[in-house]
Amino acid sequence: MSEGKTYLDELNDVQRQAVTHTEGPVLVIAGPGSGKTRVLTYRIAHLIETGVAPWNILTLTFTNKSAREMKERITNVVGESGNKVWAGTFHSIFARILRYEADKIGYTSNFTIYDTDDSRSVIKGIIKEMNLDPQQYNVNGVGARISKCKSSLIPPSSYETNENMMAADRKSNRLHFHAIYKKYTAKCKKADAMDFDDLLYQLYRLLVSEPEIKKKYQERFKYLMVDEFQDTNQLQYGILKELVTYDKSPNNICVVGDDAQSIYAFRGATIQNILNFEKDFKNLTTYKLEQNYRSTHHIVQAANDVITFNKKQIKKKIWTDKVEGTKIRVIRALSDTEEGKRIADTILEHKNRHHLSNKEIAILYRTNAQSRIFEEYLRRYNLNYKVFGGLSFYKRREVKDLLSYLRLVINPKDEEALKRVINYPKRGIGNTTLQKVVDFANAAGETLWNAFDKIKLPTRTKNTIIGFQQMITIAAKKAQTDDAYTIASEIAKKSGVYDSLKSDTSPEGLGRFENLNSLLNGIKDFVENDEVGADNSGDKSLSSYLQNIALLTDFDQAEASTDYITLMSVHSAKGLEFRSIFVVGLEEQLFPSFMSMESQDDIAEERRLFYVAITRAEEFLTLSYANTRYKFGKMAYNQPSRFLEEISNENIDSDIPVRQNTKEKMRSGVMGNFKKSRRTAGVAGLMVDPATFKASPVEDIQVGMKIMHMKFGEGKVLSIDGTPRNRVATIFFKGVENPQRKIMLKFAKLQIVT
DNA sequence: TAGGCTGTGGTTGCG
DNA sequence: CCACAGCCTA
Repeated sequence: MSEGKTYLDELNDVQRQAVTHTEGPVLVIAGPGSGKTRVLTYRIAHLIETGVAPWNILTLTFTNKSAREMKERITNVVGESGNKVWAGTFHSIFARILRYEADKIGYTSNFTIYDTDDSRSVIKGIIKEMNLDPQQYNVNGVGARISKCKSSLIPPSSYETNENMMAADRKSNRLHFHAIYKKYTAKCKKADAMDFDDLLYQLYRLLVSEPEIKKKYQERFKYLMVDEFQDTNQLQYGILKELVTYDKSPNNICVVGDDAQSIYAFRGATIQNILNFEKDFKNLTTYKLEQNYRSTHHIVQAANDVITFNKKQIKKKIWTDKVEGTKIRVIRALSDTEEGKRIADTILEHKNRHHLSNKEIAILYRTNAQSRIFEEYLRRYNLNYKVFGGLSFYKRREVKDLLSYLRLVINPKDEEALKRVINYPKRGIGNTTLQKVVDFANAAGETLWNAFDKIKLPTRTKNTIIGFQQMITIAAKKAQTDDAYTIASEIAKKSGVYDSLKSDTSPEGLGRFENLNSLLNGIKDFVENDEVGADNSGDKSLSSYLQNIALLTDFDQAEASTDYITLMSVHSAKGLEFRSIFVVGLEEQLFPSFMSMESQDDIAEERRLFYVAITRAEEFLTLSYANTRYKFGKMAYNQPSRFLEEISNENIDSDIPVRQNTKEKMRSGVMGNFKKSRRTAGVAGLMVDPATFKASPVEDIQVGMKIMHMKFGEGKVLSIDGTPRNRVATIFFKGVENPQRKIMLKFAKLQIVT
């Protein structure tokens, strides 16, 4: 690709400017379908063409998929040298650096990466060990909070000086959180393990505390590029700044993102980063990619209609010069099953009339649980489909079991792996024994592995353990010379994992055995394939294999040839496009989700999610909702989603009346009234027999109590705020529309149950 | 120690 | 309704 810079001709004016503006800080605001990936890859190609060494370029993405795509497209443009570019996910690139520098922060280069399950299991152990109430300190809540601490740059050492965090702990009465956080950090370190947040946080720490090392990477990464910048959290931005801000730095950083497609605030992403970027880099140039090459006119217009309802956003106007296209179709169904049927019918009709292949069609929903009904009808109609999401291959029990053996071989300090396999397959080391060893290890400050050597146990148990440990140690020795597959297949046989799964002839058992085999085949493939791994090393050892897969999520094998309809959540559809899109379940409480009803910010995020959903469509967009739907076994009645009304009529072709020009209505307040009447439509009758109901004194009501309400039935008090005279309780009522309700205690009649 | 049974709780999800 | 965790009993 040396003669004739033809790639520049493939770009529009703004795109070309963004590509050729290589020096200094650049912000690219990229609307949906505006050629964002093209700009990023061509920018890299351009840098290389103008003489920048590929290894001086760092490109960070969020998903393995986009990293892969990016690398592929770079090599397509610039050839082999493209492989030398540092392109990968935040986690994988940082893990690579951390393995290299591990000794500087007290880790070994073979450190284990704990996935979310491992990390939750550590927390569970700590809560148990500290004798804390598992209700109050629920594992997921604590885990989320630890993650929040790390991504907001609050280490255990400075936690106590953080008034916000401390105040929140006092309010929720979780005073031991700090101690849990400290213990958690120590345990991970002792196990030579990092959780996903650590891969970012530890690098940040390293850069801040070791100026020499920081300098090394500042000099290496002369050009930085970040994809999906709106999804970065404070910690990720912190690292970027460390890498790019220094004395006489040229600040060659280019970030690409779209505030309107920010749908991950719930896991710490913050738009603030875009705003800060403008502040932190004074000589910033901003480019806006506003031309949409993906969708026809009505679809682009509908997207614009909807997003204007979000007040806070960066000003831009997405446009297309494509044809008018088909109007958006809205389907109303009476029930969730009818919705399934009508969507399947419409798909058939679409296929016939527009000659669509399955691959060009996707059904998108807010929650994964919605997939079932569509699956049923698609199967009935003999339409090939594939459900994405749900539990990924590497999270399956049988897969994690064997992987835990392998992890243990590489890192015997890995406590989570050890706990998982010490009694699998059953070898008589049950919970009682394990608890004994855990207590011993904690008291002696030993790792679990070493505690097994030192603790006194009945001879039979002891012998079992010695046998187990020998199996691991022998494999560990062999792992230094033999390849990953040799070790893995040997361990699978010797441990008994293989036989125990093979002998299980139940339907699930067969599936498990199959999964074990595909895992082993995957390892074989890793060894025999001459493709280099994520670390670019070509190393075929077990340790290298584990490093390669630790950060993988799905098992996307080469089945691109089969023609199937895609079923997935809106979240996972981000970045994809299809000729025909069905967005289903457009009901209040579902999309927008009931969890986001309390705050405007949450609703705004749901709206962005809807924006992402409809902008996936190239030619055909169909929206649907059902009047009734089964939820947790109970029938729920929901109003059509407010988002439907936010699309102006001229873009909709509907068999039902849709309110027109809601934007005007919202301004005039009509919308507000409408919303109010909808919200109060709750349960009409009483849930409780008045004869047996006895209200308790309101001052006795406390957080965590189970109570009865005349109308809403049984509920749980989540929190109490307000002034002492006007206490307001937030109560979660099961099986009630709008389950989370705020109740003024001085008026409420509540009976305490427990 | 291991399997069965009851009770609880339940978005979205990258690494 | 369904999945899973924790308790209880053989």
